[in-house]
This record gives sequence, C-alpha cells and structure tokens, in this order.
Amino acid sequence: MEKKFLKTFKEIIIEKPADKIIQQIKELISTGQLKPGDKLPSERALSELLGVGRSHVREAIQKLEFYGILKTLPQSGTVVAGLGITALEGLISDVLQMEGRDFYALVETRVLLETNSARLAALRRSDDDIVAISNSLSDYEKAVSSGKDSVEYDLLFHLKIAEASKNPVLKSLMLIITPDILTYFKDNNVCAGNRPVTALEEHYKILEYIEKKNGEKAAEAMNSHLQEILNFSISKNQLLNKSNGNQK
Amino acid sequence: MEKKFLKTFKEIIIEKPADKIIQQIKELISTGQLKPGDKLPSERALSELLGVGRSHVREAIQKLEFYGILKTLPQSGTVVAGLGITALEGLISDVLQMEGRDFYALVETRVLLETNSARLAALRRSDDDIVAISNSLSDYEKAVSSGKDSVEYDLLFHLKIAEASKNPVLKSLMLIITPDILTYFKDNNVCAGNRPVTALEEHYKILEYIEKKNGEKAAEAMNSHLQEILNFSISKNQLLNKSNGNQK
DNA sequence: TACCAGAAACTGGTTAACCAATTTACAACA
DNA sequence: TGTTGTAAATTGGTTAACCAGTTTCTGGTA
Repeated sequence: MEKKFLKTFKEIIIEKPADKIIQQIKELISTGQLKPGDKLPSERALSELLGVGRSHVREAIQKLEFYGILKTLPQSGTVVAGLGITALEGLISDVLQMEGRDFYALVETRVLLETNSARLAALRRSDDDIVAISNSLSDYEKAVSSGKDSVEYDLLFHLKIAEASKNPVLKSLMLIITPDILTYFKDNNVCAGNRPVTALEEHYKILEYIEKKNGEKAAEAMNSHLQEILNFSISKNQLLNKSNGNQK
Repeated sequence: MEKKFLKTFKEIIIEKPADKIIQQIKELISTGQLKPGDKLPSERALSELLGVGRSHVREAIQKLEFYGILKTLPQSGTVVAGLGITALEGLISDVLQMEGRDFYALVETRVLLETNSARLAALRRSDDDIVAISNSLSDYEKAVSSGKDSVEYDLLFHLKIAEASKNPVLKSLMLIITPDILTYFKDNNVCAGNRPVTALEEHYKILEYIEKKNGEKAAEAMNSHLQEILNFSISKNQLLNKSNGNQK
C-alpha cells in the first residue's frame, strides 16, 4: 500500500515567510499586546524587526485584512480592526485551514444548510427561479446520461436552489463549503455506479415540491436526498479516524 | 438626520486596480477562454497587457489563489485550479463582498445555524463543554450587570455552544458571519434597555436543556431566543430597503 | 535520424528604491 | 499663550531591477 508510505512523508509543509509573520501578529493580538484600534508598526519597521523583506510583511497584512482582522489606511498606517476580536483565536486556525478533513462535519453542515435552503426556496421562489433550477437540472441529466463529471452539475443544481431561497448569506456559506465537498466527492467516488440516476429522480422530486411551494415537503425531500451521503460519510470518517488517529 | 446624508454619499467605492484585474480574470474563466488546467500568461505579460504594475497582478493572483481558483507553481507559472470552477460566477462577487447588508438574511442564517448548533450540542456535549459554557455565561452576566459591551460576551456564549456541537465546520461558519452580526448589533443598538436581562434568562434555559441532553428543547429554546432579533431585523430591513431602494 | 547536453529565455520570488499622500513638529504670528 | 502655516519625516502605494530555479530551444553527437 503505497499510500501509507506517501502519507508519512508528505508532511513537509513549506512554511512561507508570510505565514510566520501572520502567526506572530496573531499572537500579539491574542496575548493582548495589540488591542483593537492599536496601530501596527509601519511596514518598514516590521520588515526590519522580523528580518524579512517588506513584501512579505505586505502579504501577511493583506491576508489578515482579508479576514477582517486588520485594516490598512493608505498613507497612514495599519490598525487592528475592532470587532469580533474575541473570536480571533479560533478564526485563523479554523477558517484559514479548515482542512480538518472532518468529512462528517462537513456533510452534516451541508445537510443543514441545504434542507433549510430548500424550504425557503419553496416559500420564496419566483417563476424565474423554477426555470433556472429546471435548466440546471437538465444540464445535470445530460451529464449523467453522457456518463461523467456529473458532480459539478449536481452541486450547481443545489446552488440554484440556494439562489431561489433569496438568502444571499445562505448561498455564500454554501459556496464556501462547496469546494471541500467537491474534492471529497471526487476523492471518494461518492457518486459511483447508478447513484447519479437515483439522485436525478430525487432532484426532480425536490423541484416538484419547490414548484408547488410546499416548504416542508421540499425540506424533507432534500433531507432524505442528502441522508445517503451523510451515512456514507459516517462510515468513511470512521475509517479515516481509525487509520489517521495518531495525527494531530 | 445626518446618517441619511452620509449614506447617500459614501458609495464612492474606490475600485482598487487589483479588483479590476480579478474581475477580468474571472470573466476569462467564466467565458471559457480559460479552462481548468490552463496556464495563465506570465505576471509580466499580464501586467503589460493590462497596463498596470506587476505587484497589482500579483495581488490579484494571491486573492484568487485564496479562493482556490488559481494555483501558482513557483518558477513555473500560474494555472487555473480544476475544482468548483462552475460555481465561480457567484463566488467572487458574493463571498468577497458579502457586504450586501441584507441584515435579515444574515440573522435568518444565524438562527438556522444556532438552532442546530444547540441541538447538536445537547446531544454531544461533554462535561467540560458544560463548564466552558457556564463560564462564558457568567462572564456575560458580569458584563450585563456592569452595564456595557455585553454583546461580545453574548456571542462568545453562543460560540461555546457551537464548540460543544463538535462540528468544526458549523463553528467556522458561525465565525464567518459573527463579525457582521456584531457590527449590525452595535450600529442598531439591538441590545438596548433591559433586553440583555431577558436574554440572560434565556441563556440559562438553553444551558439547562443542553446539560439535560434534551436536543429538541435546546433547539427550541435557542430558536425562540433568536426569534426576537429576527423580528427586529425584519422591521429594520424594510426601513433600509425603503430608503436605499434605489441602490444597486 | 534520434537523442542528449548546454545555453538562452522565461518563470515566479524577492529586494530596494522611489512616489504621493498623510501626519507630525515647529516656528512665526496674532 | 494659542493658533496657524509650512516644512520635514513617516506612511502605505508602486515601480523597476535582480535572483534562483524551470522550461525551451538549439546545436552537436552517436
């Protein structure tokens, strides 16, 4: 089994300079040496202090700004953003590297989001939404019958439902976890055999309930549609936990 | 009312050069001119093509890489990553600038996440979780009785529950929307008057059900706890939509 | 013709210098 | 003494040049 061999080797994470800087700044904030509203030392000062090029400092600040932790004011300075700092400790380690590979949690969350997305879509859909969902469904059907790569079209169908829910936040969150779901699916061949075919039927059923504006039924159909994947991920996750239990 | 005045003015979005580049690359991909696996033109070529400095191109690529859309291979080139490209259309405009200010959607999603988070926490909590939640609750209580800034401690309480749910993805998603919730709260004084006091009682009730491992009751308590905020955001949102209806 | 060094061109990575806007310090004036 | 205008220092923004690998082309050899 060559995979195991590879696993023991591949942990050489090349820690880019910027990442180290991020870690240091994070520490300064979480230890309270830098409080919300404080100004950071200038980029030049930091680069000299840390013994790295200014571009690295720049990159680190950009990333931190992404997460809303820092705010840089042009020609003036960089400050620690005030809000949500209490949650910072978890933010970086969690959001940044959600690679936790906790497939079950991932799918469980997806079920949660999708079930409610279907319910809201049924209640709030416009006629245009029905058209959009139908189109993506026929795209999916084509992909299935041609026999390959249907997964992306599958998720696209679900995304259209999220759009019909008229809740952009819900949609955004789904978009955030979608890439991880995708890699998970592709790596594990979740949609093998004639699973796509049965899934297709379930999709039609979901669409039907959404069209009928039956929120509860739509949610229920979506839930049972995803339940199978959830069960699959349970067994898979247990396997992984067993073999990788010694990892951090 | 000076706020209204400011609102009509502050929409001068300074479109940074990097953002324009991102938009162009996004378009190239979504129109199919760049397919997954394709190599992007070199940074130099792009910078000359677009008439901007290389650092801007660099910044754009970094951001795109963040979202898993691009992958840069050192000393070789930058390629379009294969996964989830279909979903790209929405990804950038949505996740990047979720500033949509759709407060109702934000709170609605929060209710959804939190309700299920409470349910799972009740089912999966350890004794340590109970201790952690209790502690954050007494922190909150102290803040309330001292009379200020209780909001952050409030959210911290909810976060501990998310941790007890043993679903890191759920927790991460909550962390993502938390900053927006916070600014919303602070801007609108949601927790004014003796709202914190009644909220405190509800918190204790939630904790009680979680301790008793009663999932349904915990979910129910959390739901009614948040329902008031949801109602508040409905009225507020309508007001905003009315006054800002002409915005994009 | 097939193949394989070796050099030249090109890649992203990194640094240092320069730019324009902001902030700060200070001196002149009221 | 307090205010204000100006200049110097400092800031993030931007550019251009250089570095160390990678890829590609090329010419000679078997």
